[in-house]
Amino acid sequence: MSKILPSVDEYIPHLAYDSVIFGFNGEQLKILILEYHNTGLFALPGGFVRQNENLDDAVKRGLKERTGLDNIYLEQFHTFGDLSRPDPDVMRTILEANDHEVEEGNWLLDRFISVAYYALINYNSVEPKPDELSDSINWYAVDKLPPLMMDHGKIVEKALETLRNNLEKKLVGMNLLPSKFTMKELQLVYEAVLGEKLRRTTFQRKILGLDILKRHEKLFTGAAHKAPYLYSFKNKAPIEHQEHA
Amino acid sequence: MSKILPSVDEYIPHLAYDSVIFGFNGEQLKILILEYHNTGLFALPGGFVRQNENLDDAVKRGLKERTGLDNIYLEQFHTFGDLSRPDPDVMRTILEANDHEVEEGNWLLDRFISVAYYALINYNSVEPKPDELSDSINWYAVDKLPPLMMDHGKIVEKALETLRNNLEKKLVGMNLLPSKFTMKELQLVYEAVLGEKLRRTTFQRKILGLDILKRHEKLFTGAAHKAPYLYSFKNKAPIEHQEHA
DNA sequence: TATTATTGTCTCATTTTGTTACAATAATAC
DNA sequence: GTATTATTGTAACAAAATGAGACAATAATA
Repeated sequence: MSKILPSVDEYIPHLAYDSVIFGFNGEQLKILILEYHNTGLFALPGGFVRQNENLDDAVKRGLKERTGLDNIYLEQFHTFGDLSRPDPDVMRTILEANDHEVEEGNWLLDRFISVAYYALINYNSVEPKPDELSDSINWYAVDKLPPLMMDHGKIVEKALETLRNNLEKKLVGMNLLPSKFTMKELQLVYEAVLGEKLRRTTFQRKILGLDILKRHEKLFTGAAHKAPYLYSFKNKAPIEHQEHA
Repeated sequence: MSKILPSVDEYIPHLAYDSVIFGFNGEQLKILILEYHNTGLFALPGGFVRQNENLDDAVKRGLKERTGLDNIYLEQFHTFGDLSRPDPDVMRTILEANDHEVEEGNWLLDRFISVAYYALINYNSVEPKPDELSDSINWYAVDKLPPLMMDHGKIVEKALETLRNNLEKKLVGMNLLPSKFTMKELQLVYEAVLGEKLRRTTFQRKILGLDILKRHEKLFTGAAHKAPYLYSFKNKAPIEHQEHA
């Protein structure tokens, strides 16, 4: 065995998490997808929960390892627990492609229940790092994802659905944009999440009416037109988790 | 040992579910709470997941055992995975009060991650049955719950919050009322869930505007006033789970 | 037959949202 | 400089949704 696999003693068996990490590149909504060595398999970044750590903390630990970011907006959205979801053959393929010998009965081949989270991060503040088993980790536009292994496609769907539902009440834009941004950029985030065009004047009036933005200096891009204002959220720093008080 | 405990071989270790079962008695929103023998401990009905059954099916099985109902509206809303949530002392108390000898290391004393669901049922169609470990199972108004053990109070809070958020889009009323009901009853459901009074005329206009109700004969209660119409949801039978196609 | 409580509906005021219009710019072309 | 171009910020009006009150139509009962 060439590399060290996670051991069953350290982790809770049958329990995993998967994360849908959203970023916005100025035009499109994107997701971080990793590809396993020599398998052509694409998957969501995920991991396991240590015996002595909170579920939420396990996910934060995984995100930190992959993105280097510490204070990430994170929201749990669903737990996937169907018998049909895990696929031991897929798992075996991944392990064997990494030169792990896999004995029958290895805990990684068992049934897994997965708790799914989505994260919102600032696209530009991150240089994603692959983990030991995976080749690469890259951004993919949500409408141009490669075929994902197991039920990861469904997980992404549900994440998008939840994100859409939370768009208004959770100030999603705050976490996908840099601290200063134009109204146009904010609108593009909304459009990318909702998957539909919005009317400029109505959007602007509505957002300004919420009284959550602070206006700053103008942004001179060098383009031949009126320079837009920059805004930031009044509500200070991007918030990691708007939790029940 | 006087009774048979669930065995670790049959179930997935460290994984449980809890259910918040809502009912509406015509006035108040209520929840089914069970009380364990000789302990004074109140808890949500919950259970474990068999090695070879879907997570959702485990919950349905538990609900069926407790309510006798088969086709229950069920929605998963959160997974609770903090280290601090399980309390081995509480679990031991419950088991010992039922004359179970509890050896150190029994799986039931381990850490548990719990997937929480809420269910909506027709209050009158049910005669709740206690399980083997519990004394009684009873309806409690959501604003008059006894103190619940462990983190079950938080679970109820989150369930209510989710129910409120889903009220509009999931046709909650459909599952909490009998098949025919008056406009007033429907309004009472909305008020109970939202925790606030609604304006009668506005409510009526809005609901009728949704074009989801079918009007039937009048209901003569014997009261000294105009008899209200009975309505039913056009959308036929109460739906078990409005799932992603 | 008058009284009472409640229901169904209408009307008008208020608020919110949709839509169009237009002035104010920051470049660039001349 | 001055006209041109693309975009932005905001105002103005129309349309739609919601809030609030009024009122006629009952099923009993007194």
